[in-house]
Amino acid sequence: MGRALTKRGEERRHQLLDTATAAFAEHGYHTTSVADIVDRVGVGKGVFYWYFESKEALFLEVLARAQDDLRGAQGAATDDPDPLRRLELGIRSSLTWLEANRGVLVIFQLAATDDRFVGALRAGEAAMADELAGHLKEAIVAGRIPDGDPQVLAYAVLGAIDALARTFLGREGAWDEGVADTAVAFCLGGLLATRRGGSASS
Amino acid sequence: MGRALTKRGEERRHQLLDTATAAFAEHGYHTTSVADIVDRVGVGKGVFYWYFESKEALFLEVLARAQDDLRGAQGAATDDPDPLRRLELGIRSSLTWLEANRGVLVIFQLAATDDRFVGALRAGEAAMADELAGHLKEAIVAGRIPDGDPQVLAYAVLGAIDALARTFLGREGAWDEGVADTAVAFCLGGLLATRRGGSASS
Amino acid sequence: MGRALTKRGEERRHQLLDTATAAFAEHGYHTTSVADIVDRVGVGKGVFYWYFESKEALFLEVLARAQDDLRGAQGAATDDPDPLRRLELGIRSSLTWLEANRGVLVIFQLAATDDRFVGALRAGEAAMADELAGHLKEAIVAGRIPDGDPQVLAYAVLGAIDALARTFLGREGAWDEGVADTAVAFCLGGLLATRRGGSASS
Amino acid sequence: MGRALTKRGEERRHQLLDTATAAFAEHGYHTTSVADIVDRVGVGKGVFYWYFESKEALFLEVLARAQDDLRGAQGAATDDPDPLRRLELGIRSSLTWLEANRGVLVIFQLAATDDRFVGALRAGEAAMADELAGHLKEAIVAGRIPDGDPQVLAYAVLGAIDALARTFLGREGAWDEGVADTAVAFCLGGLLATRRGGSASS
DNA sequence: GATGAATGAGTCTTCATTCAT
DNA sequence: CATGAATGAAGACTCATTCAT
Repeated sequence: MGRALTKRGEERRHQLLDTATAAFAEHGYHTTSVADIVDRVGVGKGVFYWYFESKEALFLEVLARAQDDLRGAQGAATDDPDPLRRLELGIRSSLTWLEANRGVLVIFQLAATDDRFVGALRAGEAAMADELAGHLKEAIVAGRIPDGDPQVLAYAVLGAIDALARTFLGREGAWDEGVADTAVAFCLGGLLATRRGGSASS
Repeated sequence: MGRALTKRGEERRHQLLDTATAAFAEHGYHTTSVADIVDRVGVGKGVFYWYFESKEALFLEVLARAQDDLRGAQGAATDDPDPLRRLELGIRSSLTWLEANRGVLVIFQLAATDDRFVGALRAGEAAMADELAGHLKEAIVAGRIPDGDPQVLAYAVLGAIDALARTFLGREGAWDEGVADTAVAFCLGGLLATRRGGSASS
Repeated sequence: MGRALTKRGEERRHQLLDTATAAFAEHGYHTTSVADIVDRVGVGKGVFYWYFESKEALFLEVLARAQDDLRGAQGAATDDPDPLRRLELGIRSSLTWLEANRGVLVIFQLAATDDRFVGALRAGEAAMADELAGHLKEAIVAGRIPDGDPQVLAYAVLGAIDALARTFLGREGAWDEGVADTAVAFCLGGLLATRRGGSASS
Repeated sequence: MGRALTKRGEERRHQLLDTATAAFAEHGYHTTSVADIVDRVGVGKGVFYWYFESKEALFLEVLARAQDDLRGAQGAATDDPDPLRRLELGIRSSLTWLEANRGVLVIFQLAATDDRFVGALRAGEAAMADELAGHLKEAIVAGRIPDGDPQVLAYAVLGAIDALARTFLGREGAWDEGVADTAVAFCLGGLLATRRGGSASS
């Protein structure tokens, strides 16, 4: 609908998108009503449907935007020749961005628990994993880290970042500069130690 | 409410609890109606409210039971004198149990996205983290792993397990025996490499 | 839903069906809200959805019931050996029934103007036309009326009845006993005079 | 409102009227939104309210125009001295016009099912019936058809035409030249046979 | 203990209409 | 004249919860 928005329209749209992101992050998808969103913006109910086809479509857009932005933050600083260095920079910028956009983690979690959104979520994740797997492959070829399936390792790193971010960003005051160091050390240490089939206690 | 249930009553209650767990795991909290649950069991709606105060109370119980069971599985096999070995065994049995009870991961995620449930979720997590932190402290004291805040490390390990489980159990066919090995290696490797404030590329 | 209703439930259902029929006949489909119907019955909004899947489904049922009842009234009195006499009796009982159930004509008209309902309407009409065509075929074979396509003639008779009923029942005070006579005379006269391709003025 | 339109304005108005007629005929009154109409024309919503006071007023105008046009088509060719011949010609030209303007039948039906429009519909019908009744009266006086209330007969003829048109024009491929012949034969035959109070089987 | 029925607040969505630009 | 944007009342439908039987 409503293709070709005026500048004012474009602004409203963004305003709604931002407000919705915040509202979803604070209260969840089902617990946030369309009425809540438009009330927060201070407009009538109809406005919502002028800009979005449905609440579902809106959430999908919120999700897509969040994923795009995260990827953007991730990729921005990674033009180093060393693949492991690129990995580290990627991890650091991801965490920095996530710290400034804490709500996004909740958005991801929300998407993961609803059949209608998992598809889109996984697609975005896959894109990030592919990018990461590229660096990892290079690192393996260069003998920097032990051999292994880059895809699997990529998901593990992604998962670890997600888990760390969730753990430390989710709690007030738990975050400090050191967390990023820990995350980097943890991930790289994990990667270096990884030998599929090996046992840790031996 | 429902004190002193007959044996038949106890069974009904369990049946409802099991069915609800499965239903929540499959469709989410809001997307599962009380009607869905009682229909699945094949009883009238009144039965539900005989055994549970509300849908919310039911979910809380589902969550508590899941956390208890996971802790049970975790603690069962860990009577080894070596703290790192205990850690490894704990990780392995957690993953094995989660594999057999995949729905539980979804339950946790569900709880994390709803204000009414985060409290209970965090409390359960804290209990697990404490247990883990105990082993880690011991390992640190014994000089098996570098010094660090056991609580922080515990959450990191927990998060990594959660992330790995979610990543590999969430996708059909992605799970095999090797994943547990990877998880163990990853976590221990990470722990060993962890020195707060260090940089990985150096 | 709600298969196997209790006696009380069955009564409610009928009450809703009757009320809805009247309401639709009085105000039209779109102009009658579900709220109107339940208010008229004096029950809560939810009751409606306990008995019917949707407003649309309800209308379909109202329509089907009306068509069934009309066919019933039509067929009840027609066991005469003379096919034209059967036709006459059918016309008379149709009109009598329609007089006592004026709303039904509006229901039919309503159905005719909505894509979602035309299908069902046509199906019911076709069944009536088939029945009528049977009598007409017999009459043609017996040489009582000129040769012609029984289906076409059946629709013409049906249409004429419909039109007459609509015309005279639709207006207050326009109906009297003579109308049925006129209808019968008109239809039979029309049938007797019908020769496709002929011109009336010759 | 919109007095004294420029030529361009007049065209716009007609364009909207035509588009609305088509849209209403295709989808019904309630199912056609003002947005649908203006979108089809490719103009903004404001334009609509420049030319028409409301959706209701628009429909009333659509209806009036349709009735005027039908009457025009009807009266155009009827200057024969023979009243029955005039009747026949009127029937034939009505059907021909309706064939070319099928949507109009739907418009009439739509008007018949909405309280706001029945009045206008009936008024137009009455005008047509009066015209027809004139011919019939003449025919009765001339002894060409049996005595009877010309008004009643006029409505019967109108109803039959409407029903026939609806029946054969409503279905794809059901219409051919013969239908007009049948209609004429049916109506005249019916009129000739009509004696109020008589029974057909005698 | 159990059931089917009932409640009603709350949700998403539509749409005729108005208005600033 | 024309447009895109805004409004808000109204409508269909859901669902946790309660209750008479």
